Order: sequence, then C-alpha cells, then structure tokens
Amino acid sequence: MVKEAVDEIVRGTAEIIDKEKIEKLLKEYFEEGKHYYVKAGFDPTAPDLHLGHTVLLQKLATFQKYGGIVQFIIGDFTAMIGDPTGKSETRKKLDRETVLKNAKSYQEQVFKILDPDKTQVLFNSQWIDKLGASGLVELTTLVSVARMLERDDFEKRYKAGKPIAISEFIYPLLQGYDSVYLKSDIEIGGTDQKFNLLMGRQLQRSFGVGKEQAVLMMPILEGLDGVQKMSKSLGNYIGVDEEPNTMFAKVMSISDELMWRYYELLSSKSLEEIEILKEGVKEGKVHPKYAKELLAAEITARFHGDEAAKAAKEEFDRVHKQNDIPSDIAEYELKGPIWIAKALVECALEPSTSQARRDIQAGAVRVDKEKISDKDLHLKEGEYILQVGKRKFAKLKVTK
RNA sequence: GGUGGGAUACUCAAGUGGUCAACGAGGGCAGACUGUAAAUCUGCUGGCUUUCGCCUUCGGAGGUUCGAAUCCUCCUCCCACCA
Repeated sequence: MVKEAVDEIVRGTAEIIDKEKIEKLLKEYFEEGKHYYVKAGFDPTAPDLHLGHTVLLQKLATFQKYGGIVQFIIGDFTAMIGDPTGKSETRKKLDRETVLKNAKSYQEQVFKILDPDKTQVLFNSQWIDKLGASGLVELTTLVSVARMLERDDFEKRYKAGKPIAISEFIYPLLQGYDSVYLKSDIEIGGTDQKFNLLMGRQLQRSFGVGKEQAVLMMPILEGLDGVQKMSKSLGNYIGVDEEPNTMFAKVMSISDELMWRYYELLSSKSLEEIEILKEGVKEGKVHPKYAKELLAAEITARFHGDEAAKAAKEEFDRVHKQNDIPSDIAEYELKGPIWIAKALVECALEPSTSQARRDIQAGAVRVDKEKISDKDLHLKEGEYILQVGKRKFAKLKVTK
C-alpha cells in the first residue's frame, strides 16, 4: 500500500527533497491514520486556472487520497510584491475586494480537482500582517544577500545588469514564513520555485518549528508553443474553463513532441500505457494524430464530461477533416453597404482595418468560402460567412 | 554624495539633424505544403471610411531648427565604479 502510494506521488515529479520524509508520513497514515499538511501557494492576481496549474493540483489531489490535508494558500499579501519572474512590471496593489473575488473564483475552479473536505483555503496576509515591521526585519536577518543571489533568477538578472528590487528579496522570505506559521510537512511547487521552497525548510529550522518540510517539485508545463511556460500573459494556455470545442482544438494544435509531455504531466493513463502508445507511433502503427485525439478527448472530458468531449471531437472533424464551417459561430448584423475591412473589424475578426487590409492582400480572407483579393470590396445587403485564416469565422448579415 | 553609461515598437537590438513608421533577430499573424502537427519556403508585422494620402510613435516636459529618435535644458527611472 505504502509503496503504491509513493509510486503514484513520485510520478511525473521533477525533483523531491527529503523523499524519506514523505515515505514516513505515508507510512504513518496507513498504519496509524495520521494526517499531514501539504502546502501550495497560489497568486490571487490571475483567477483563471489553466492546465499548467492543474499539474500541481492533480498532485495535491493525489496527496489527499493518502491522508494529506492541503493548505491552499492565496498569496494575497505576497501578491503585492510580485514573484520575481524577471518581468520588470510593478504590480498593482490589489484591493481586498478583488482578492476575495479572485479567491472565490479560484475555489470554483480548484474544486473540480481538489477535495474540498481535505482542503484549507488560507490567506497569507492573515499571519503576515501580524508580523509587523519588526517581525519583517527579524526575518531579513536570517538570510544573507549572497544567499539570495544564489537564486538562479536573481543571479541572471544581476549579471545582466537588470534591476532587482529589495522587495523581491522579501518574497521568498515571506513564502518561507508561511511554512513556519502553518507548520507544513510538505510543500509542492514548480521547479522554478525551488529557491522559495527551500527557503521554507531553512526558516522552519531557524524558527525551531521542530520539523523541516519535504519539497516536491513538478516540471513546468510548456504552453501551446512548446517553448515557454504556459501562462495567461503569454496567451499560450488552455484554461480549465474554456469551451469544450476550444479546449479540444487547442490540444490538437500542439506539436507531436509536446504531446508526450502533456501525456506525462496531464493524462491519468499509466506510464506503461503511455509508453505503449509512444512505441506504436514510433513504429508507425499508430497515427500521431490519433494519439493526440485521445489526449484531447481525455483532457476535455476531465473538465466537461465525456459527452461534451465526444461532441467536441465530432465538431473538430466536421470543421477540419471536411473543411466545413463550424456549427456555432458568432453572428453580426451591420448596415450596408459596408467596406469589407471595416466589416471584419466589426465582427471582431480583425483588430484594425489596417490589419484587415494586410490580410486581404495576403489572401487570408474568405467570403462565403471564396478567397478574396479586392481590398476595396463592399458588401451589399445579404448574408455572408466571413473567414480570416483557418480558424476565425463570423456570420454577417448586412442590412439596408 | 561623486563620476561615467543607458532608456527606441511585443522582446532583444541598430540608428547620432532630412532618404525614419524607424535596419536586423526573435516572437506573432498569414500563404504554400500537411494531420488546422513539426520542419521548410514566402509575405506581413503603429493607426486611419479606404493608403503613391493623413495622423500618432523612439522614457517625460520644454527648447533650437524650414525639419529632431538624433542637438540643448530640466525632470523621472535604471546600470557600473568610487564613497
């Protein structure tokens, strides 16, 4: 039992520090029914969860299966600082109301994966506010600047002559202090969080908490481009709240190479099953597109159910295999006659008439499936299907 | 506090009085080819009721000039070295 649980927890992880401790906690759960605390922090600035987040969430859910109580931290205080991700933008301080709103939205989405009965949702301002200026200074005495600069991200920026704000040094300290206050047994996060996660161990030691948290790191899920991490700001994400059709299509658009990565980190198939599939593709027995469809269907079904996933697949085939027009496209009504470029902007297919003109010249615009080249074209009364590129459609009714 | 360097479009990065809506690279979008994959090749990549035209953009505010991203003044921010 313990071994199976450990195997399941280890699956897909990038690195585990103090694995023995995790094994011990699991053993105690199975033998004595003892629970333990697994901490994970989330930023309240982006309430739209995407698949990158679910890699962590699924791991948390696994812990819940085996006696873990999840400490789900909304970093409302730390959000004011902003995690030093290399972006130089100063974060706006979020007001209480927005944070609460975002937190609520988090919960709606998070509990699609986590078990609410085994989850504590906590705001870190609750204990950090109490720390006060003197407490904060106390905290800063525990870590040296040289130690801070060991952090990969800081080191790179420092060497590149990029600015680092003092407040950014405080971020890891506060995240570590969360672990002190909550007496966490395990903290999980992405590999990019390594420094912060280890800080939790160091501070627990410094404060004499009596235990040091084990640290479990998950790989960072690449976004649709396959290069950069999945993030909302880069626009390369698949949101958990997205429409089934969109979700399915987005998975289909990833590269074959990336598909295996997604399998490893997102699929609930066993590693053996995945390996068999991979071999099949490699030997030419299985078409890679088929393997991708399986994945797309599994992911879509997780958030929308089997029915919706099936419908999404059918829709995908309809549109792409048969080159048909999607069954459900946005409709607009405009007064005519109207200049084609303007119409495209009005139908939200193009951001500007200048861009529309360029696309017309590039041959990317179709009206009723016919490619057009006349950028001065005016649409008279009637109904048209407008298309830009391969995936943007709109139905337009031109009235008098 | 002192000295020097820097701030250019999504990012990096050229440009040091007119030929600059601004080289180049990356990214992005589109076309061809495909499996709406990847790779490759090609085009585009500030806006405008319409484009051999007009308007806005080179950290901010003024100024010099027929004309400024480029010169001058002040301001803001960043970096390095010295204290």
